[in-house]
Amino acid sequence: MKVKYNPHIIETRWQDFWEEKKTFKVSEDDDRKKYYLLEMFPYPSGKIHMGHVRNYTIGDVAARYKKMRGFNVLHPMGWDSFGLPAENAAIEHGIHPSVWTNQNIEVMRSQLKRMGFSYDWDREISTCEPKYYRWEQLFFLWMYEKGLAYKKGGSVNWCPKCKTVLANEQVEGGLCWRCGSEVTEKQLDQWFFRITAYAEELLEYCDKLPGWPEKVLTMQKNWIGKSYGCEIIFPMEDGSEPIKVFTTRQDTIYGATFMLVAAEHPLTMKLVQGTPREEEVRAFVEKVKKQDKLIRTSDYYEKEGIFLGAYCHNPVTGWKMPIYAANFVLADYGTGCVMAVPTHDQRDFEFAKKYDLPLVVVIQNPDDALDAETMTEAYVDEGILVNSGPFDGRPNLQALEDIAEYLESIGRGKKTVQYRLRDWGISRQRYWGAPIPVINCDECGAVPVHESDLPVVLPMDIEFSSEGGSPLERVASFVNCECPSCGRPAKRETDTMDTFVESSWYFDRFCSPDYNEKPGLDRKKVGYWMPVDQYIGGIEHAILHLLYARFFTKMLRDFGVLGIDEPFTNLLTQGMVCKETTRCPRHGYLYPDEVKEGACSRCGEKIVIGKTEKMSKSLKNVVDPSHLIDEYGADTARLFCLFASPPEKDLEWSDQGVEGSFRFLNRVWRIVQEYLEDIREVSPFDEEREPKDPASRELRKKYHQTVKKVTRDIEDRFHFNTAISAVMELVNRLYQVPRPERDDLEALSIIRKAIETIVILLNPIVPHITEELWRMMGGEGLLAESAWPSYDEEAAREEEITIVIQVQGKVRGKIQAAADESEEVIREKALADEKVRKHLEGKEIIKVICVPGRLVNIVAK
RNA sequence: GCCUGGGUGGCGGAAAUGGUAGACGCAAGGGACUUAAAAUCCCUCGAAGUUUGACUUCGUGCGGGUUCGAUUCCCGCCCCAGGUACCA
Repeated sequence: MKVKYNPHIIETRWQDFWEEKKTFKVSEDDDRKKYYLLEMFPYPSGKIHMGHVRNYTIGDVAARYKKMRGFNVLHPMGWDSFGLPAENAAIEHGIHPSVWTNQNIEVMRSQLKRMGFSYDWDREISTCEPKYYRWEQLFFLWMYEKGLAYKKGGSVNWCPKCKTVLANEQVEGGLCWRCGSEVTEKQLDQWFFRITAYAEELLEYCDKLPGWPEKVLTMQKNWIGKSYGCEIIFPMEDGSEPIKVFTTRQDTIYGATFMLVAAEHPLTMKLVQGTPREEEVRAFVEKVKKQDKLIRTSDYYEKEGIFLGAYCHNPVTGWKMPIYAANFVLADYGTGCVMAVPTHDQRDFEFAKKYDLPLVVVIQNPDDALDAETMTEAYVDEGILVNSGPFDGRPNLQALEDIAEYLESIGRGKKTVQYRLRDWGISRQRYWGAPIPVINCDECGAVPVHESDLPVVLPMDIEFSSEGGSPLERVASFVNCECPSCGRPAKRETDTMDTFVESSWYFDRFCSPDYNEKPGLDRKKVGYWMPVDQYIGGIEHAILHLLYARFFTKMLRDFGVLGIDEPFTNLLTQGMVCKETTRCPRHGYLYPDEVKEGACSRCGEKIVIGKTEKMSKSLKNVVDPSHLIDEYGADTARLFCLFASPPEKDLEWSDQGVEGSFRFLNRVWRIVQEYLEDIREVSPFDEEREPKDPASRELRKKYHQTVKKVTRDIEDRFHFNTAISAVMELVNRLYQVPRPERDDLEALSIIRKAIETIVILLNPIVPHITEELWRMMGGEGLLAESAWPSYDEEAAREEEITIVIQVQGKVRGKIQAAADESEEVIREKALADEKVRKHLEGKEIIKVICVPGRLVNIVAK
């Protein structure tokens, strides 16, 4: 009697079994090699989405595979549970962020369990718990002590109506997403982490991470943006404090004809203070502050500026240079001041033309001489220096170094290194985050909380008012406190930390999740497990999260908490799961199940199909994996995610194809049922001799080839899609093999071996069905705890291969040859081929190229 | 704008290192089984041409180049995606 494949019964049974037996619980074991596999933990936004399913399935296959290879595998899961959406839910639906978050965690945990992931659930952490964030408050205190955490003015997006800071995401076309008011730039005192202190090391180690994708390292290097240049000093006309600029183009110094200052730079207002221009300039600065930073620096944006009524001098030519405030100069890069060389910088050129400022060519185009009077755009290519005093006639790039030295020699500059990387602003004027452990005292300023007073617990009794602002500010019991330094009444800091802080060290915490002694990380356990051997997560985190996590690791190392330089040895950045967006003209973005036959289910209005973008809650273009599991089971969901595309590529969602994965599992199920009676008492082929029957020999070769291919695909590059196709081929082969007689024990033992191979190879991918089949076949123990199969190179080898024969690079024939056939024989056979001779008729053979084991190419005239 | 990737049949994708383009799967069409349907099994499936041959030509976003040979390497362009420092 054959049993039907019923995924739901099977999956529940095995999930309960693993949970009860604690199959995936791990502890330190010095006798085994450890393997720490980590997927980026999720933000508990509500439900699991396909991006999670994909990410965690990839990780689970790798974790189960490594376990089968004998590693002691740490595979934990937790929640990145502070963040903005919880606060939005509070404002929109009146639900407390902690309630909302914990409800979501409940739902998502049960969803993950339904997927059959091999987590050690005893290590679960949630970053919004005081027992987690208390340690990062401790790290903050240490950072403060070392000057790695500091306070300075920074600009934020400010909605005057909501009286709140807006995330860039909440600014839509310069307007507040909630009330539509115009968003302005506001200066606020903010806390920063001095990541720039580690800029050089972060950059240097980019070349010491061979397990990371090249593209991620390139992005990080560019983000850090080290450039060698020159700081040049421009004396002021009136003898006041000179202006310093940073430039990488000191070769153009002789062409600098005016000076530009960022509008929001303090110098701007300082220069015009008390002059008739003050009001006019202030208006300009206010206007610039309202402009979006992104747009401001784009090439097409109208360059605007205002004369500040002051002059400085070019240190090499002595020219009097007018000083302008400009909208396209950034205050926080370099010194916030730029020497303008209109002839060789397009932005400066446009600015000079607009305000009628002088142009002097200093790099001459060797092919087409430039004339400052007639040029229509800046010349930004290489050339020969002119009008450049002692440097005339030299190629500009070669003179860079000498000009820097010359400036140094006359005391007007020095060679410097500049990084694009800025310090990490961690202040958030929001409620749902870890409190910054600082007390603000009128007398003593910002005073750190005593270590013994940690954690500073986020109060739960809060109210979100319609007037906006941070609810923390209104909790008197939280805000009012004593200054730890002088004891006078003081106010607690109400800024909370950026949620990237939590995700910068959670991987350390997983090693000792319940350790409650200072510093929250058990040195011995962390020493055993760290670094993470394989980290897996979305490519969208390529810069920020990964850079911050690297920074924290180095810093905690310097605090003596960790013994490693880098947190992640190998990194796999999976592509995103994308889907087209659907939008109702009246109700905005719609979830797929709010669309009924191309119309909005609420109002019946025809929907607009938008661009394909990464699945995200804000765009509502998400597919609920629960439906998938309900209909086909977790194994099908897992198989589909892996089979649809290789992990690093984006996956465009389509409902088609899931059916095929389910069909394949049924095929596997049925072939086992088919042979179950015949092979139950037969042991798998012992591999000690060649089988006699040719069909058995072929099948044996095929399963050795399959083990080889699957092992390589998983081990080398996590290409599960091709690994799965290889197993599919073996399954197809098995269906084609004529059924052996019931007493043909050798043939049956080969069949058994082939079936076992399929079941074992598929186990990390579809663990439930394979575990069930294994037990039905009378296999010993748990597959999850079994060894990965090995293959015999000799048995996998093809003895006959196809050689392609080309004439002029075009395929004209194919021949069969023994794998070790000599080149001469193959060449002979190739030239003897009838079709090849036809194509060579009347031609003279010039050259014959032989690629062993592949092809012969005959070049003729 | 800037930085980083990507673009292959109707669709998802496959082809370490330059060497048979399209493995495997989906969809589609045809057939078998069935009273019928589902399920299952088998066959066809890049395009065009025609002397209907186991043939020829074209074909990996577009335009050039290197090479006996290019999806793969180089140059230029177009389009798509991610990041762009307060979404995570």
